[in-house]
Amino acid sequence: MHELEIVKPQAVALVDCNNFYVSCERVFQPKLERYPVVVLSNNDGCIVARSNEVKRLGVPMGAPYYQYKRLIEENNVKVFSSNYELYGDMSHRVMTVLHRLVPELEIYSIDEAFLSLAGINGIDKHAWHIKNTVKQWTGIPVSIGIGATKTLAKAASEIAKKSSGVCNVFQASEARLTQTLQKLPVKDVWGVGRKNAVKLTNKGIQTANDLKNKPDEWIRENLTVMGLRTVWELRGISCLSVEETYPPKKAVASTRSFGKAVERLEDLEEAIASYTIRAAEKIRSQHMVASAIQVFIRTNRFKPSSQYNAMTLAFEEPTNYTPNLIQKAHVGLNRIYKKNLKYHKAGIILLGLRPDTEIQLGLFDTDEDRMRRQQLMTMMDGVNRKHGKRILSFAACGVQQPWQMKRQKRSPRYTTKWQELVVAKA
DNA sequence: TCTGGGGTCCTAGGACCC
DNA sequence: TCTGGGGTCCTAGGACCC
Repeated sequence: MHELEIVKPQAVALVDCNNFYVSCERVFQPKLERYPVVVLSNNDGCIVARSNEVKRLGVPMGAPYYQYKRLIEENNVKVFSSNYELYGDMSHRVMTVLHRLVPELEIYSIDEAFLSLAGINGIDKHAWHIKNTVKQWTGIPVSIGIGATKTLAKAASEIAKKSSGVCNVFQASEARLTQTLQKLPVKDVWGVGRKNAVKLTNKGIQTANDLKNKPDEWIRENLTVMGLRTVWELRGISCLSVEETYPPKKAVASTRSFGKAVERLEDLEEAIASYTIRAAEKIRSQHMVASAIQVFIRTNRFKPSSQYNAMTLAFEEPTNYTPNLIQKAHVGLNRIYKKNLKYHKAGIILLGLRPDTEIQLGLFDTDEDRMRRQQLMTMMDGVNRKHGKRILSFAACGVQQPWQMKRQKRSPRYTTKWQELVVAKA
């Protein structure tokens, strides 16, 4: 006999930190509340966070900084390079507070978390409590959207950002839900990106509500199964649950744009070595080994003559031993490098990650060799963790590092560096 | 002159096999 | 001149997210 499982809809909340990087800067420099503020991406390239005043000036998300520099100066906007140590630490504080207030939480990104509100009575009241508590304990303002699915919670949070800060469409009347989704441009629906937004608006689909009402076959044909999932979620059929456990990463990348163009192979080798060191530290901290490494170099991607070269090389034995990784990365680099090109960016990606417990002994390895390498890495990671980044490193990554990225306007690392702590004045 | 970084998933197409 | 069909696996490219 077959029993039909009736799944009662459960409320999902999305908590989204407002203008997160800007808010982090403001926590530590309250006088910034009186100014418009932007935070730049790595290499001071793009604008990746904007205060509300800057949004009102018409500066779009992800805009190249140089294109808006004048407008920014004219309006006395305070500008910061990104300070990921600070943002990472603040993010951790926010998530810790959330964890204390709800049983089930999925950290979705540095500034967002999905919460399961299953079994919670008085949802609106609780949402306000969450919002107020996070603000009080961390200084970070958040918006909260609540719906029957993640996609609806996301949609509600878009509305929340523009209104009081909390928007709940869970168990809302059909009329109210329609009204809310009509307010949301289709490009702001979670899962609809730039390309598909253009495609949809060209076909007369302007809002989330228009999208929701399209027949399945049409969606499947035009947006594939991904689009279909989004549409079902808009209709209140949950396809994505709040996940408290995180699947292990399949790849770890380390890539950077250069502060200025690089031509020499030796400089690229240094940069590649240095990125490889970072990625290797990362996979060791997650107890993983890599089966392959991809190296790439590229010239200015905004020029018509732009060149991109990449190569993937597999390891005979999966490894997380930095010298092995660097050696392989350099083999790849030497094969793809061309003279007389101005490179703007390079990077490596460690692929085919597996738990380090799975590695088998290589043909020419002895247990003792492997043990020694492992001890060396553990020792280096330990020293670097304790005494600050890369006190111990490898000669391969160079000393001068002429390729280093620009980061000219970084705020102090208030929370993670003893030397840069906030000093309280009596 | 100056345009980020780090991920995931899906799809199409080729290689290969029986 | 005629020259199958279907499965799997892998990879590259594209779309999406933050």
